[in-house]
Amino acid sequence: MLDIQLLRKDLASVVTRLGSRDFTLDAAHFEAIENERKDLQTRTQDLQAQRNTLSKQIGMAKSQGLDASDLMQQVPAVNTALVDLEARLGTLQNEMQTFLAGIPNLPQDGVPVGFNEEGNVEVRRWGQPRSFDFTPLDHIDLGESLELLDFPTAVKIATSRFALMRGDLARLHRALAQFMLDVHTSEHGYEEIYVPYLVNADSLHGTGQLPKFEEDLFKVGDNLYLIPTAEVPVTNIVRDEIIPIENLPIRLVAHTPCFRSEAGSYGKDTRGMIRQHQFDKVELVQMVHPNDSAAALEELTGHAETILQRLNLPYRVMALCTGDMGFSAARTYDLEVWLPGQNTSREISSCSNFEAFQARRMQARFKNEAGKNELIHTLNGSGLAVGRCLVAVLENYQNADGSITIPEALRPYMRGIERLQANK
RNA sequence: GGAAAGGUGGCAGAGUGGUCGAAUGCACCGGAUUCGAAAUCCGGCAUACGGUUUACCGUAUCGGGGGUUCGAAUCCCCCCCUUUCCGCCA
Repeated sequence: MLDIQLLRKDLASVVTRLGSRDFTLDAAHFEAIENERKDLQTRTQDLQAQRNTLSKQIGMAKSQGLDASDLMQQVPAVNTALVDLEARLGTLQNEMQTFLAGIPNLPQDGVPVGFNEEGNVEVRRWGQPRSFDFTPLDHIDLGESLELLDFPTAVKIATSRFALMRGDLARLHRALAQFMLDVHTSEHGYEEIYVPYLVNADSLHGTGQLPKFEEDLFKVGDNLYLIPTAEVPVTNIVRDEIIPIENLPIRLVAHTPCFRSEAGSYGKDTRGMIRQHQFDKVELVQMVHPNDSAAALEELTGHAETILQRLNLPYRVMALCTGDMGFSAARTYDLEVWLPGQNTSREISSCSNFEAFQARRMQARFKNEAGKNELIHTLNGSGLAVGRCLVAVLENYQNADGSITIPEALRPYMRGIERLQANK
């Protein structure tokens, strides 16, 4: 959520900056409800003050044994006027909240301007795509011929966009998550954390998935949703909290499944493990002092890159352009890993600085140097998406005979085996 | 799922219709004392919003929502959550 003060003071510039991400802010509508709100609020508060004064006088009179009936006669008229004003003010304030909650974050200066992924800018590139002396297969052909990856059975059990892994492939999947957690906790200073996989609407509102993106979520029961990312439960740890300044920065890492309805992505990536209703992800989350968030994003992105480097998977870092960034982000880097079986790069991590956008929704604050409460800045990034990482390992480490070499870094998690072979 | 008790400021904990945004203690921040510190003493210390604009005024907030009343932390109704006991259970 943006600071409403900013809209009041500098509406024109907010409109311009949001325009760069292809969002049209209805400035006239804002000004209309803002003006009416101001008028209603001052009138309401004046009447409330009147009523409070009268009631106080009645109390004083009665405690002195005096007759208060004159005063008491004056109150109903005030109350009648108030009932109407308070109702209108309430409606208007809700309207304002809804309006504000639907506005995306302002892109930082320096974010490339563009309306779609065409506008993204490659920042750097790491690793050399391997050259094959045979035609590399994609992960589906590899996994299925090894009989370690089974989509039809997953469809039977659940529905499409689910996967079933067996044997050493399932183990490799687990190994990846373990490896990631170990690196982030022991080398990057993150605290490992285990969180609920169901969250309430308040939490989803705090990180920005609600109210706008309900259709992307799986809803369970009245007020619970399956998490679309660990970002939601982990970031909401600080909702409604005032954090002692010496506790910043907070760095948390969690390995969770993620559930996405993928509504509106019919026909997209229907084959394979790239786009699933359920996938595992190791998520990095940071809560930092506002002065430190820009540096923290670079650092956090580097933490995610470390995993790809240790696995020797070639990737590139993309600075997302204004129009391609998520709703809550002020700046985002995507990591795209090279997938030889598909002859393309695919997103495997998205690292974002949300500045105070989520913190304002969550009322997550710290006591600053002056002793005043100030909103923290939040960041997060995948470190990494486990399922897509598995895809990358399969495709990059495949051999001519269809077996998969286990990356060195994962062997300690794989009982030392060096290859994935056909399931026997 | 059944029964009971309870949800008040950073924490603990008073407050059962009026001058209560809320006693007291702890924590925290200033100051005094001290060579310095501890102890002691004095003062300050919730949040959000609005108006005015450095220090001011107003409004709202005592789990959430609704109601009664001139007036609600306090009374009534609904919901949520917590704790304890019972049942069930990984």
